[in-house]
Amino acid sequence: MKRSSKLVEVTYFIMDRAVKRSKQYSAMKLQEHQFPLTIDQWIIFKRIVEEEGQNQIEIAESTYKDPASVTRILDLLRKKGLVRKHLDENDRRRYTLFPTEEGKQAYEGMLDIITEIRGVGVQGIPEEDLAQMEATLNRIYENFDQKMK
Amino acid sequence: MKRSSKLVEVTYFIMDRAVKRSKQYSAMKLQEHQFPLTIDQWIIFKRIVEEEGQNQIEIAESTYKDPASVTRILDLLRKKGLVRKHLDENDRRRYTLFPTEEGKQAYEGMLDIITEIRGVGVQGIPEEDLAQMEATLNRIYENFDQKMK
DNA sequence: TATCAATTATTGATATATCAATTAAAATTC
DNA sequence: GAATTTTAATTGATATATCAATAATTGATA
Repeated sequence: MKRSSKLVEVTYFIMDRAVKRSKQYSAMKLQEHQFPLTIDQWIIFKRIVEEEGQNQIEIAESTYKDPASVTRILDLLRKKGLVRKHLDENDRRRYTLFPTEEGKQAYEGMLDIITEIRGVGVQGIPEEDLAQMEATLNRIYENFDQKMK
Repeated sequence: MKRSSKLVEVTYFIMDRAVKRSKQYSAMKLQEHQFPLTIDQWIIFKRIVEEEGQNQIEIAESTYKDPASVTRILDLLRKKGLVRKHLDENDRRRYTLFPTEEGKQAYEGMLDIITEIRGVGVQGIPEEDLAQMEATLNRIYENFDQKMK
């Protein structure tokens, strides 16, 4: 069955709207908790804590962010004293990233807040509905992704 | 069943990733077609063509965009000669928005391109899967939305 | 090995999102 | 009816996304 153009637009509208509201709610709650990072800074920081020693390209790919954005977010995370860059002596084009001691200590507390926020969105939704939704979103992702290579 | 924090994070990651890829693919194709608008400019332009005479607050609400972003996007659409602002004489704080003749003429051709692009993402996905995905996304949206009022 | 090509990271420019402050006008209230 | 509050739009500041250009380094090749 073919969808009309109007209905196809609606699908993307619904996707975008849900993502936007989750980001807006996160931003609101992070501010309430006086959380020291934006949600995008958190995403990068979390990757660095979870897997130390990645370079910036690897971080960009695994977070689906642009390398230029990663550079700028890392500047902010460094200013906040949470991560440090280490020049890779085997390939001097690269920097590998590590959390600072301060960053490691702050991480768990931050994770608790994020987990609380994220729980709000999926509250009351059956596990199988989420799984099906995720599968369909991944099919859409794959449809686009294949045409981009 | 309670989801672990890691899995809950994954849900948002999957949502965000699909939305991002659809925007990236759109941007790529729009450039190929030498389309004169970004996807966000298109969203505003489409609303104005579909329903003439709305003010900026109404446009912001119906597109889930910030009023400040709407102001700036309208500036760009006006520079491109596609829309015009009309001061509302009954309430001089407001401007109502209309497509220009040029805008109206350009619209259908643009719509064809957008429809083609958008079709790529949902290709091969059964109607009922899309419907279920949309329903779950809307539940997530509602969960957040209710807590923001 | 000298040159050319590819890779990593940075920077600048533009677009968008968000928040705060401001202006102008309208609505409310005292 | 004057003063205050609210509303609509704008503007400035900061963060992020994207693209293009650049610098530094490494890899490939002739």
